[in-house]
Amino acid sequence: MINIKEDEKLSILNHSCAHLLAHAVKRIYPEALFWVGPVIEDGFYYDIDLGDKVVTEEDLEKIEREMKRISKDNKKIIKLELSKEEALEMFKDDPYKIDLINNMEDSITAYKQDDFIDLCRGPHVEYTKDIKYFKLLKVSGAYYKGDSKNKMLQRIYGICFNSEEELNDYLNMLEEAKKRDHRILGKELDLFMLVPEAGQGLAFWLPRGMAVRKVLEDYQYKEQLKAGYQFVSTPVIASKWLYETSGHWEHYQDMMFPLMERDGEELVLRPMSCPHHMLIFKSKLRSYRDLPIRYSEIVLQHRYESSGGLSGLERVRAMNLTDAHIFARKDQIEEEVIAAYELIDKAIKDLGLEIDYIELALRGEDNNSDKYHSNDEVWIETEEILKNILDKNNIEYIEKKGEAAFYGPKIDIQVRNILGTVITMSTIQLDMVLPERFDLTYVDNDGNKKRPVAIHRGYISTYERLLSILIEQYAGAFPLWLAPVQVNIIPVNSEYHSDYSKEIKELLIDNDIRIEFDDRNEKLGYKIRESQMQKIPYSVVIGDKEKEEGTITYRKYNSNDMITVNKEEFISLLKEEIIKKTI
RNA sequence: GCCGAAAUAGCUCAAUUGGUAGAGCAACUGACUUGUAAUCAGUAGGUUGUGGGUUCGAUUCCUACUUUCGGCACCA
Repeated sequence: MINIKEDEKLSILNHSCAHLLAHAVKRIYPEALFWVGPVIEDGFYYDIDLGDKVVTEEDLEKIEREMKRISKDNKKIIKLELSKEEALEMFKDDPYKIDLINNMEDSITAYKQDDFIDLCRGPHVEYTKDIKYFKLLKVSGAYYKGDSKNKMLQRIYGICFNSEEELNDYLNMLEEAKKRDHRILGKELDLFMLVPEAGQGLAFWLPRGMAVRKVLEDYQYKEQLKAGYQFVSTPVIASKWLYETSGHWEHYQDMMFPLMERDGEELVLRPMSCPHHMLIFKSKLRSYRDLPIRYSEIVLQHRYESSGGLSGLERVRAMNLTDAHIFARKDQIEEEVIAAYELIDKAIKDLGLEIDYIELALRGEDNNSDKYHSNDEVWIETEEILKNILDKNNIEYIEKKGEAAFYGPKIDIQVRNILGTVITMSTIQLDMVLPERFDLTYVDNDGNKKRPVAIHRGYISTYERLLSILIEQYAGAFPLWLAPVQVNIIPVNSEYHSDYSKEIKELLIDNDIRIEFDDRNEKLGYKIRESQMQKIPYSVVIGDKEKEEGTITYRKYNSNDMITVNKEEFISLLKEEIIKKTI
């Protein structure tokens, strides 16, 4: 995936192209007012106020033609240096520019091409003809200053390159990426479905998708067992009281499905499981010797995501995840955070994925009391602890203010999907608030009651989101250990080779291999084709030769080689590949 | 939730200025009995997302709603 922002030359080009776009829009819509037009990782955009007018996808072609015309006219792009007063005078009819200028220091620059002038820091290319190989990609609404309380402007996205070849390569890559979209492959490979009739954002796991999930569940179970976690199970609905106590009712009610009331009892569908694990901790008297206690659970939880935010398996309203809460003494925080980080890091590697970056999510500067708990001392302490842990252990991270949970700071582990969208994969959150609210205590070695801290740990995302990432990562061709069907057994003749094929089938099942047995009365070529299209790692053909010799002939996915081995060899070959999690 | 676009058979898509829907694949039936990416023939499959309206007549035009898609906002 290309990153325009990181390439100086492409940044200048794309920024200049944003001006070219604005210039063309101004010619077609003289009443247009312009907000900002920055360079982004995949090109540039410009936010435009067109009054009541709306730009549609069809209009993009028209704008693009006008841009080409201006490019061809080859206007010189001239830098103007202005004082604040001059700038305010020059843009006196443009409220957006005045807004920008008012927030600027005194030396202000603007760029002029032909009759079009735009406020800009620059730099730019010298002539409009330097901007040649571009494409407008999409239009959308975008809130002024990114605030949903404000007016919505029209945003036009585009991208520009140095050559036609680069542009075409990029557009082809977008097309290719679309084919890997988990929504398309999920349908083709029968992994999951989203039926609008069943409710928005509510995913159904089909047998093959569930097979993948079972592997992921077992993997996480085993890894956590080794790491000293204990497993619990708690209900999917809970009393309102539980979330009032935790503070979620106050801070995150909007994200919850509405209250259910019956016979005086008030219940909610749980949006998370922290309060439940708090209650389990609280159910007994705890000693300092018991800590840390790590509770893990495969949790089904429901969140009322906004309708516009739902997207395939990536954003759903009912989700399953292996969630955990670690209750620890303060002196155990570092060890537990690092252990959780290592558990996550290993899982991401085992899955063949890559961490894009790690984010340290802190409280915002506004100290927004609505969004965060109000204890400043605790904020300072918890943020300091996480920062120190990351620094001390040489883990690189990016600080993000205003991204914390209401109860504390978090370490978010970010990956990207096939289209380059950043997705939070895992999270480790330090919480000194919920233990307080639930009045959790343990008896310390001095005999006094002390407050434990809670570390919330999201392992490797929800199963829904993880499946979407894996589908896209592997374009549906899962590595053997994850593949829903690992081996497809295909008898050449469904009758003559039936007995031996069944023998192989039993052998594979006994060895925990997930198989499909294709004894349909179809041509071998037809069955091989389907087997390849279903991206099954191994297609095994059983005919006369194999029956006589006690062998099998296999063909790997996406390979033309046919290899005959004896059946025991085949089993050990599969097992090795599964254990090693070969990609 | 907001801005915009879209919705036709299980899937992918057609249907000329408005004249009551077609193809390929899949499914089913039969023939073929097959050695590595599609054997042949036939059958069935639709109140064109839902409700209203305009019209002699609506898949086509208008309208409301639902859902999906591209973004924005949101994302404990």
